[in-house]
Parts: sequence; structure tokens; C-alpha cells
Amino acid sequence: MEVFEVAECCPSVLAAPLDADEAGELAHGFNALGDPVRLRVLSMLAAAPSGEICVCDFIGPLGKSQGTISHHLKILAEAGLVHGDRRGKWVWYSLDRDRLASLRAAIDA
Amino acid sequence: MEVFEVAECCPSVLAAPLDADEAGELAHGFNALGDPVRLRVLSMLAAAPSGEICVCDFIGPLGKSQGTISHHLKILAEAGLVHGDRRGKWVWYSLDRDRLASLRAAIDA
DNA sequence: TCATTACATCGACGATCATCAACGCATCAA
DNA sequence: TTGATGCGTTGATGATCGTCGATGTAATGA
Repeated sequence: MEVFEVAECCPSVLAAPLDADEAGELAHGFNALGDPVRLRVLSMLAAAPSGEICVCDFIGPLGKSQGTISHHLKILAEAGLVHGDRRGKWVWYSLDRDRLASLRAAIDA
Repeated sequence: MEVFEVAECCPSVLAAPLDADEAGELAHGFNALGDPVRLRVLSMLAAAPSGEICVCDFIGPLGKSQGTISHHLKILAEAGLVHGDRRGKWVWYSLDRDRLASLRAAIDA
């Protein structure tokens, strides 16, 4: 006899009261969105024709140091919102639209 | 001759690169969502049959002090996500679903 | 009037965060 | 091999945050 575990597909704020674990998971995602620099990083990636931008091309438009940009990209990557791909000397970052959609779904009616 | 100002209805992360002001405004909203306690507050409000919950009824389920709950409700109110209505000794809080929808729209395709 | 209840605010504490300059590592070109 | 470039990481600093306990304030009821 098999035991089927009910995988909770996607905790939603509006569906039912969240427990501490679900809330912590979601809060981690929204926290990544709660910074102006990181939101601008995401919007630049969304608008990039190739869908990719390397670290050095964020520095000028955002007016932050290279170390600071790298720091924010790490936070976004840990939240699953972006992915980096090293090609030669450059690391090209791209937006994970599915992950963004899952956060959107969490506050969807 | 009239001059029509183009009101930017709702800055979106996915539409075009955000400037610093737009990003700051949106980040303020998402920051309010970036805490487990505040997400649970919102989910409790969304699930409340009457649509309202008074401060004292958050304390037990969330396991936080009254001062802490009041602090989080203030942050949510400043972000426009909840509204408080004083009736007698109690203050009843309710969810602003329109404000939540506007944040959702900001990360909508 | 006085005591009680519900909530907001304040002061303090430790923790986390955003930022930069400096450093280290990997890659590439000469 | 050497020097230069792109990027991640570290250490330090000032700011902000989450939390609590205590205090203040408003409303209620005796």
C-alpha cells in the first residue's frame, strides 16, 4: 500500500491563514522584492532584448558599486528570481519569470 | 486648449525599466509583505468571515506581544494594505484588497 | 471619580541590512 | 608569463528592523 503525500502546491495569502513556515517562505520571496535597487534590476532584465544583462551593465544605470550590485544579485538569486550564467569573464543574469509568477499567485484572488 | 497630463497609472516591474522613484514606491509596498508576521496578519484578515479582526485577536495565534502586533499593523496601514476602524475600545482591522491587487499588478506579465 | 480594558507609542536591545573599499580568484589577451 | 578585466567575497560602518517591556491614552463600566 502506498502513501500519498499531499504536496502543497503554492501557499496563498488569500486562501487560508498561513502557518509560520509558509509565511516565512513567502516572506523571503517578497523581501527580495522590497528594495528599490533589486526591483530596478528585475525591471532592467525584463526589458532587456536578449533577456540577459551582465553585472557590469547594471553599475552605471543603478549608480551603485560593483560589490553592491553583486550583493543584490545574490539575494535575488537566493530567492530564485534570477539566474547567473558565466560565459568567459562575464556573468549574464536572466529573470526567472516563473518564480515571479509564483509570488504573484500568492497574493492572487 | 486643455493640457492633458498622462498619469502613470501603475508602475510595473515587467513593463519598462523603473526609475528610482517608481522603484522606491513599489519597494515600500513589497517590503510590507516581506515579513512572516505581517503575511499571516493579511491571511487571517482575508480568511475572516466578517472581514475584520481586532488587535487582541491577533496576539494569541501569532504568538507576539501586543506592542509588536500593533507595530506590524502600523506598517501594513502605512503601506495601504490594511485599515483600522475604532469602535468603542476595539480597533477593527480589514484588508485592502485593491491595494494588494495593485502590488500584484506590478509584477504581472 | 476610579479602576479596567484595548490599543498606540516609546526606549532599549540585539540582529540584520545596504553600502563601499579592498582583496582574491578566474578569465582572457598580449 | 604577465597584465588587465569582470566578478564574488570580506570587513567595516552606519542605518534600519523585529521584538519586548513599560508607559501613555482613550473608552468603558462601576
